[in-house]
Amino acid sequence: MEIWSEQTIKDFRRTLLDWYNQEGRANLPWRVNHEPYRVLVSEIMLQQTQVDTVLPYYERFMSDLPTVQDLAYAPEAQVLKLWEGLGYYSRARNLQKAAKFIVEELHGHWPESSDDLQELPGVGPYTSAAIASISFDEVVPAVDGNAYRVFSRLLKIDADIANTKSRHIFYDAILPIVDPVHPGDFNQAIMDLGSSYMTAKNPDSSHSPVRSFNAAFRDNVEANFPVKTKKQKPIKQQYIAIISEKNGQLLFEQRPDTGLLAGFWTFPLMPINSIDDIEGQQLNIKPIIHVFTHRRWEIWLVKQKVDHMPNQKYLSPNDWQTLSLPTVQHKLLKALEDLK
DNA sequence: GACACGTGGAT
DNA sequence: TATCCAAGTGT
Repeated sequence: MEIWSEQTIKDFRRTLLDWYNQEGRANLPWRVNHEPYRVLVSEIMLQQTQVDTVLPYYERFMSDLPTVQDLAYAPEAQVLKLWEGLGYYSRARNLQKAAKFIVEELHGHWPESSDDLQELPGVGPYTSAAIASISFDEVVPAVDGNAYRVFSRLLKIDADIANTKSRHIFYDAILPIVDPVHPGDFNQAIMDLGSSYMTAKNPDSSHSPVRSFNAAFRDNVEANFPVKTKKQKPIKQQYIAIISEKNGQLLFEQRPDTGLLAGFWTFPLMPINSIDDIEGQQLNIKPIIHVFTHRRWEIWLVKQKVDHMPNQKYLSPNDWQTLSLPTVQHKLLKALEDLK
């Protein structure tokens, strides 16, 4: 691992911030101003989600719920509708819990330190540091996937970034480098760098503004950084989706309030061991495939009369369009529609 | 400290 | 097609 001198650190900060001020994505809506509410909403949406995906969601969310008070007092259904399709839905629920906490418990007074911000539900070590540095100028590194990748290459840090224990290694390495005057810009510049020149695949380090600080590039070992152990591939699961129609309505089932797609409405889903179990009763020729991070669902539509359970109800199109439905359910509805 | 937790894009 | 990736957190 490389150790930088004080002079190198100063040169790096200047190079990075000069580039950021000239080439950074200053037009991103959460960079228009640094109100903590705007930054909080953006940071939660951006967790494990790309900027281009977030943009339209962010605009709608801020337009409908422009203040932390609006979010705190909104019906949860409205918040989930605004989040529909964005995934990781506990983020939306925790975001509203955080807003309620700030409005009701803290009387609208924001926590300003990264330690205090981390008390908010859904706000962990990365997000708290991001908000603290961007909105409150705290000199603290926001260690996200970009920071891992960028600094693993710049400093040749070989700690496995898939391992939780590595976080403090990166934190300690980056802390003395964070710009003491513009910590928020510094952190955002690292993220812009990580999503432009210093990408995970096919980095363009030879044109990077910080190429002269890149030890891995200098030593021609950039492909070895960051070190990251592989994840498991998704487990295959087969289901039938029960299609039960009554008076133009379809039967839906509410999922349990914990676990995958908690509390969301889908067609009743019954696990099957193989397609042989339903021998030709299915409506679709090929299964509907939906892949989660850790699950691969293969779903067959089957028309079936059922006694409906307490967690089930018949919904008209008008009913289900006002609900926030998970993407897999939208796929099932479309597949059913396409059969007609 | 693993694993659960969504979705869409890139290669 | 398969695999990995993208501004992580909660349990």
